[in-house]
Amino acid sequence: MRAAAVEAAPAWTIRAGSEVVDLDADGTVLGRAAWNPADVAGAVSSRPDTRWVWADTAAVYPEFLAAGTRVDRAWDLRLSRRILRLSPLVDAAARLAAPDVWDRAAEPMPVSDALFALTDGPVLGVDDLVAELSRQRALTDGAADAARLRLLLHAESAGALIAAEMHAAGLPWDRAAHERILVEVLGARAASGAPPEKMQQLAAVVRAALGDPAASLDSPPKLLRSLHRVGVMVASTSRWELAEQQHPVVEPLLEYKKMARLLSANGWGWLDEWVRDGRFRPVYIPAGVVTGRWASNGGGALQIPRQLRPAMRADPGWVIVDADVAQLEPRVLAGMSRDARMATAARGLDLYEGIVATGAVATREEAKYAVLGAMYGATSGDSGRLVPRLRRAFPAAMALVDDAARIGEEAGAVSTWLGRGSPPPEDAWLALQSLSTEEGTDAAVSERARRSARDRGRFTRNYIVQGTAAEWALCWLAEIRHRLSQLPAVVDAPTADRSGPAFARRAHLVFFLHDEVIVHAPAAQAEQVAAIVVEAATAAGRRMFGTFPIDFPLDVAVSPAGGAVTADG
DNA sequence: GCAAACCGCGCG
DNA sequence: AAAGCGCGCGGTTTGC
Repeated sequence: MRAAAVEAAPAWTIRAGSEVVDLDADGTVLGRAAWNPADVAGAVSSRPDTRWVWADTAAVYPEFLAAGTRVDRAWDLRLSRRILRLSPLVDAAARLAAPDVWDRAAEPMPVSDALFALTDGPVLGVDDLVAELSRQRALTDGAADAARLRLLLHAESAGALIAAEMHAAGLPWDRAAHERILVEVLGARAASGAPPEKMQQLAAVVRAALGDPAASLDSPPKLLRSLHRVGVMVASTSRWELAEQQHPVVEPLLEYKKMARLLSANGWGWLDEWVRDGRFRPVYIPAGVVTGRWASNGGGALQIPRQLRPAMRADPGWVIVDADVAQLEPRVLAGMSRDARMATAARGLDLYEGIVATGAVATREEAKYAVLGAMYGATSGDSGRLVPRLRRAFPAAMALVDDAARIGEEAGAVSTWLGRGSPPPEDAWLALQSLSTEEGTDAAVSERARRSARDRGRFTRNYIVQGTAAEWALCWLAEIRHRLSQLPAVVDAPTADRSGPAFARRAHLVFFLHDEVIVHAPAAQAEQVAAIVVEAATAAGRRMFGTFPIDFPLDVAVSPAGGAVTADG
C-alpha cells in the first residue's frame, strides 16, 4: 500500500475554472483545491514534478507567465484531442465519432493577452477535464505504439507552452533600424496618406512608360489593361510573368511592386501597430496548419521579409542566436523511409551536394529541384523531369512519398512518423469521385475528378514529410527550452523589466519559423546557447529516428542583430 | 454597404 | 534551369 494520498506528490495537476485537482500517476484524485490567483508561483513550486493539464494552453498559461512563473511540463487537452481523433495509432473504434462540447470549443485559439477564450464557447468544468484526461491517457496507453504517440502529445503540448512564452517575451525589435531600412528603400515618409518619396518618383517613371500619367498601379485589372495598351501582352500582373517581358516598363514596375509590398506589409503602419517597447509580439497558433505546422495570427510573424532581419536586435549586453536546419524535409524523409543511401548523401552540411556526389544529377541546382519536385509531386518542367532520376537513386525514400500520393488519390489517410493522421477527404471531393465512376459520365467531369484526385495525392505526398518535419521541430524546440531552463538566470539583466516574464532573465526562445529558432541570450552565455541548440538538434533526431544515422546539421549565427551572414551561403 | 472571393507576394 | 506543397495578409473586385 502506498502512503496516504494527501502526502503523495502529484504526477498530474488539472487546472480549470477556479479549481486545481491533483492526481497520482494512475490518475487517482489526490486532492482538490481552490485556485488562488494571488499565489500562482506557489502553486507551481509546490508541485515540482507534476505535468500541468488544461483545456487550452493559450487561454490558461498566460496567467502563469504574468505571475512571473513557468511550468516544465504540460498536457494540452484540446491539441491532444485533435491528434487522437485522427491518429492511425489509436484503435479506430475507440476514436470519437460525434462532435461534442469539446469540439465546439476546439477552434484554434490564439495565444493572446486577453483571456477571452475562457468565456468564449461552452464552459468546461474541472470534472470534464478529469474525465477527458482519463480518456486520452487510456487511448494513448492502448495505442499501437504508445511511446511514439506519447512523444507526439508531449511535444505538441511543449510547443503550446513555448508559443505562449515567446509571445510574452517578444522578439527584440529595433524600431529605428527598421525605419532606416524603410527610408533607404522607400524614401522619406511623406505627408499622411501619400506614398514615400522614392515610391512617388518611381510611380511617375512607370506611368510614363505606360504612357498614362493617371495609370493605376495598385489594381491588377487596371494595371493589366494599361500593360496591354502598350503591347505587354501578359495574362496576369504577377512578377514571374512580367519578368519574361522585354519592355521598358518592366524593370521599374517590378521595383515599384517590391516597394509597395514592403510599405503595405511592413511599413510604418506595421511598426505602429505591432512593435511596443522594443518588442514584436506575434500570436503563434500551434498546429494551426493541418500538417501540424504552426500558423500565426496578426503581424505576419511567419512572413517577415529577409530585408528586415537586421531590425531584429538584441538588447545591450545580449545577443541573437539564430539557428536553422539545412534541408530539414529531405532529411526527415530519409529518416522515415530508412533510406540508407539518402542518409549517406545527407551526411555533412549540404544534402544537395551529397546527392550530386551519388551521380544521380549533375549540379546542386538540379539536386534541389529534383528533391523539391519529389516532395511536392512535380510532374512537369525541369523539376518533374528530374524526379525519375531521384527514384532510381533513392528507391526507398521515393517509394514512401509515392505510396502516400497513391493513398491520397484513392481517398485514403496517411500519417506522419509520430502518428498525426491526415484529414479525410471532403464530402464534395468524394462526391466528385463517385460521380466520375458512373456510366456515361461527361468527359469534363471525369477530367475534373482525375485532377482533383491528383491534387489530393500531392497533398498527402507532402503531408507526411511536412508533418514529420514539424514534429522534428517540436522535439527540437522542447529540447532547447528544457536545456535553456538549466542555465543560470542573469538577475541584473538590464532589460529584465522590459522583457516582462521572469524567464526572460535568462536565455530564452524568441522566434520559431518551421526550421529556424532564435534565442535571445546574455552575451556571456552565447557559446553555451549555441552549443545547446546544436545538441538539441542531435537529441531531436535520436528521439524521432533512434539510431538510424541521419544528421540534422545547423547553420548557427551569433550576433547583436538578425540577418547575420553565416558561413554557409 | 458589407463580406466573401480573388490577386499577388512574403515566408518555409 | 520551377510553376509541384503548406500558410497570412493587404488591397481590390465582386456578389449579395
